[in-house]
Amino acid sequence: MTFQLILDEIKNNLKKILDDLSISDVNFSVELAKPGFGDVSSNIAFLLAKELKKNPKEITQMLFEKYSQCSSTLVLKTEAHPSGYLNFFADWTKLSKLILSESYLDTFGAVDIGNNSNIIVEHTSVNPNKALHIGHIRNIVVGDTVSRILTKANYKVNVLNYIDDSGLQVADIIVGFKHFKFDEEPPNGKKFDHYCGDDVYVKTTQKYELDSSLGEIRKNTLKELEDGDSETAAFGDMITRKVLAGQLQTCWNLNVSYDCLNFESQIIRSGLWSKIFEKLKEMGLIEFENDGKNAQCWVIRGDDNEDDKVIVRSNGTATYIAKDIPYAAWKLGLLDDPFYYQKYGATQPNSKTLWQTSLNNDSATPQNFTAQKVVTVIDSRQERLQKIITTLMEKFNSIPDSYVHLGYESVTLSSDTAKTLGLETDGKQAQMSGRKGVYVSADSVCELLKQKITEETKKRHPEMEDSEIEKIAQSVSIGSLRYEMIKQDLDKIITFDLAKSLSLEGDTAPYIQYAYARASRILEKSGITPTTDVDFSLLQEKSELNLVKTIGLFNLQVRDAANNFAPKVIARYCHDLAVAFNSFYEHVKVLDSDNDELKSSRICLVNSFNITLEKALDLLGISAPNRM
RNA sequence: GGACUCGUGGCUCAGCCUGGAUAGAGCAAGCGGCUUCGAACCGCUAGGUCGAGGGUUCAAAUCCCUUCGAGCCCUCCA
Repeated sequence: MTFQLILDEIKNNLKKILDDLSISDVNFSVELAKPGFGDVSSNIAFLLAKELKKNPKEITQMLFEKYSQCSSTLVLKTEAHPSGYLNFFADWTKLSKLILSESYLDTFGAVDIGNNSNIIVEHTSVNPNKALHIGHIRNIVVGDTVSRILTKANYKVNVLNYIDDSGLQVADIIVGFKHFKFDEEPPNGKKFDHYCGDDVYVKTTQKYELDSSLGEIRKNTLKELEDGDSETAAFGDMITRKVLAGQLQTCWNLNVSYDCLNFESQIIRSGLWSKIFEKLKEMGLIEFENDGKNAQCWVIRGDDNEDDKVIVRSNGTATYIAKDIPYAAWKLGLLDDPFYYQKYGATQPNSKTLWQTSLNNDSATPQNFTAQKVVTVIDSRQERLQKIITTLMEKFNSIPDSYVHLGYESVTLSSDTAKTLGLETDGKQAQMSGRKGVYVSADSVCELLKQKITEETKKRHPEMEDSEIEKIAQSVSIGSLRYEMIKQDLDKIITFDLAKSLSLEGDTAPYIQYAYARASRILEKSGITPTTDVDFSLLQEKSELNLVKTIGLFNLQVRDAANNFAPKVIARYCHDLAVAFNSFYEHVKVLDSDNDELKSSRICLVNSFNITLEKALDLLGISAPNRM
């Protein structure tokens, strides 16, 4: 507990005052004050205005007088503001000590929302027939950041990546390899996922448009693919796993890791569908249509204005959404687990074990990846389908909010960037399309950013060794990209512009990382080991106290972010920390001071800032180099 | 036609859930700051009918209704 302490103290005192006045059920706020209005403010007087039939100003004055009789340890003085707000000024000597001491603990910023319960976060889930593009990155970074935040909020998080290794998009590349004889080895060392996406997939799709008779070949290939024993299925498995390996490299490079890979082909072959199909029928959640436009189909009835959704076609095959139902039920632990688990054949950079589903029990280890609560990160275009699943799961297990669809808006290309890809958009932004080959690949953006940052770093540190520059460029480029993907609200479209993405100034990760590097240099040059055994009363400058205050807000921000699955909250917090530090840096000289006591206090603060920022950035999957 | 989302300075956004004080940032523009703990920084100036209209309220960018504009979804595609 940190800044929360003073909020709690004030809230309790105000409650007591209300009790004495025999007033209850007033949901007043006690929150961080706007700059210039003290440290904490409450709207309590506004809420009492009606009941007491007085204007807020009078009430605030009355509360102000009563508050002076309350016992307070962290509040130095109170103010009845003419506007009606009741403002509080903190005793910063005491509060600084509490906040800065707490910040040195490993658990700083942790909150308990999850009560150590299991939760699943599923993200990425990109069709394994192409390389990841910048739109997928948003999904991955949102998912990874949310899982880090939930871990900090005391959930046991398992991260899943759903591998959709059956279906038309996979059939298409098989047609490319088998029918159009694309070489199985990519030319001149091209990454396999890029080769499949850029060449095989795009060009095969183009040929469909020229020759409609290819539709038959496509359909047959799909059929063979879904028959687990066929040669086509084995070939498809081999190809999709090679693509997946390439995709995982991209993800790992972004500091993202997983706990388990779930293969759609295995879910299909596991027989989970027929089990859930029977249950759906029993529970009356799906109905058979005898006539009408969906005659001979099984459907889910639509709510209100929504149309019915076909689950099983009149020819007896299941539709796309039907594959999601058993998977969702499996995640929630509503079905017996048909899978065995094997270790994936490559280690993740953070050395966490990565499991994968398997249907044969050779060298298998039992695992449990189910949870009472499931968060699925999918873009909001799938909202309707996800809503059907959500509703269905609610009826299944009667636990509200156990299946959460975390939606986000798509990433589009700016008209300039689209133009560089050969697409004229008439000044409008453009949707990406893997099929048409209109996209910016994740790897190329990372590479571009890394080059730019390498240049910038060399400019600033001509003497620096290449290996260190490489490390810095890696950290800053990944930080930049990740930050851009989460700093704004999930329901805002991100228009990606190649040129603008290279900006390293302002509200960007490099700005934040730079503050960390500055602080690191102060600590390094001071020659003092930071300690919290210092005189906190010496920290009196506005910029010092503002920095302490911002540090003290960490756990409040984590709570907000975890409750709302809102990664941007932490992004903004990191930015706020950096702004507060830069202001401190300009106003206060740490090392110049003749006063050793003061120097120690400031070193304590600088170190507190650094460890807090490091922890907050870690929630974003961003590292901070000591020099840059 | 129906569902959902967005609309805040030239541009990109925060604030909206949970109504209250002076609507905050960044980019771009103009000016200023490195013999000083690192200028990937800081300060100043200019720029805003919070899409429009109505309602609720002592109080609306925030809640409700209507409307306009943009996006997206509404296949026995995946």
